[in-house]
Amino acid sequence: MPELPEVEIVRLFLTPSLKNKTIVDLKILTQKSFSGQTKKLIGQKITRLSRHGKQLSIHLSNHHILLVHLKMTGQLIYQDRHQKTILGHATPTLNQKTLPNRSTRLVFTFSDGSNLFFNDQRKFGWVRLLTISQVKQFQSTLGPDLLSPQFTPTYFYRQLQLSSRPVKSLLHDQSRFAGIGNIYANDALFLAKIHPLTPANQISLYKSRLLHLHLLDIINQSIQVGGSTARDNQYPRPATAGVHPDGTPGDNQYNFRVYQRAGDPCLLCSTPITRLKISGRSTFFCPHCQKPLK
DNA sequence: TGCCCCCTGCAG
DNA sequence: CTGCAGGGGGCA
Repeated sequence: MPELPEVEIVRLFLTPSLKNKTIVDLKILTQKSFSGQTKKLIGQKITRLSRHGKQLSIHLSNHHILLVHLKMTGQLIYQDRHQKTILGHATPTLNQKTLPNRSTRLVFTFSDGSNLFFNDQRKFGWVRLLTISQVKQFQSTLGPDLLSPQFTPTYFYRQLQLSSRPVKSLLHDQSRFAGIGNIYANDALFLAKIHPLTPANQISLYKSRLLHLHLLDIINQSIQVGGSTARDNQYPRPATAGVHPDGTPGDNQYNFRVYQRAGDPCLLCSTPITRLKISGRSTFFCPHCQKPLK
């Protein structure tokens, strides 16, 4: 599900609840969702949460890390000891729902009786207990996080210069820049007025800077409004992913410029938004505003 | 560098 | 029923 802004929202929401909590139990309801030795988890205290791209690190006092990838439908939901789930205004029916439910894969219990649920309808996501060096090795294949100082306009342009692949598929490449997914790739290309099939190395320095600017802009803007909540997560359908740990949906979906708007009028020129597949993923763009290079 | 695949569930 | 969904690993 989540791209960088959604994972960042999870980190921001969970940090106050999880910090200094001591893990006393882990129940594994779906084996493939977890790897690592459970006994290295018990009795450990959570020190902090960090994020690289779409991966969330829950740091433990024994210098191990719970590395979390939510993939398409993963969710982390925190409940206090009274099992009171603090759910958002837009999802009133969820107040009646009890956890664990059919999508619950893991349940972490803390010494104060509170719980952290890892829900994941499609089972693509995972939680892995790793040492710090294992995490470093694992993340060595990731490019710089979009919100890190290393993600400079110069670095971005240099990466684009290195490939003749369609710029859209390059944006998805986590080994170059970590955090961009389908929503933000589509919308940033629209804002920069770049056709998604444009060979990356044919993009001018000017356009590259514009794209870099819009990427950072829409990501920061999305974080400001609580990230995107997918259509299939909105009330009254059951929540899966893209919902905050307290159940509140984000609001960025109301800002989608082209993503999931096939056939709808372009916000700038009213031309119907076109949809096509690029490396297996739905791609949305305005054929008038985003002309291919000649 | 594209494809198929991992899964579940919903819309058409 | 088919196609589609915020991801990405493995494989020619």
